[in-house]
Amino acid sequence: MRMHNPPHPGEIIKRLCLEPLGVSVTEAAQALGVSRKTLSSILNARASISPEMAVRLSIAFGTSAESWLNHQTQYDLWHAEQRRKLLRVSKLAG
Amino acid sequence: MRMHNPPHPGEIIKRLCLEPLGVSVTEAAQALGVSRKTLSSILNARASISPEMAVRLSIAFGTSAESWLNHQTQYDLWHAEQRRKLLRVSKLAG
DNA sequence: TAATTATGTAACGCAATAGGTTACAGTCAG
DNA sequence: CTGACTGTAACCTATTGCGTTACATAATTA
Repeated sequence: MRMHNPPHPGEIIKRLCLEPLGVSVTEAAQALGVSRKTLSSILNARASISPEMAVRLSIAFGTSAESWLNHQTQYDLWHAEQRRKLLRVSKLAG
Repeated sequence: MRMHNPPHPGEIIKRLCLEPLGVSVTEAAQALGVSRKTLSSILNARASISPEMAVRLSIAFGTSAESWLNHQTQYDLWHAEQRRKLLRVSKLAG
């Protein structure tokens, strides 16, 4: 299990994409082709990176869509692992 | 962009987990703590691996939850990439 | 043969979520 | 002050993960 709470992908977008380029949330939302609300929700950790959004980010920022989805996976997984003990699952192998 | 259509994670569960162990869908669903329908939907590519399900699989089969989510990511991403051209997105960098 | 078991799936319901629009309040630069 | 940018609330829709119940079919077993 991962030790540290991974950052929400929205923080990464802010730090690595918007701030270095000096792009506003409004501008970025327009470029990405989504509503300002949609991007804002992601930036403020209220929504996730969907596969489609990952592709949008890859086009707008020249990054790999896979890396964005992986960030989201790490984030989701960490939170799911926190509830591991609550799941009543019996071992079949391993 | 990935060249070949990645298999749905359900196929991987079937081939790598259920069949080698000779476990039935009903038995596996009970062990995983989900309904038979839920597991069947995944096995027949009608539903995805949720983060919680990935943790369940990791407990039942002694695998890593991350690998299951990654399989799902690859599958989702490939389908999202197929629609890349339909997205109206403008470049901001890269 | 008759009964049981396993499987897929349809029809429901529920809760969550990704997306949209509109509208409002607050901040900040000119 | 004015205008731009931002967060967010309210409301809508479509989708999805999961549950239960029920049914038809196939396969196994008594």
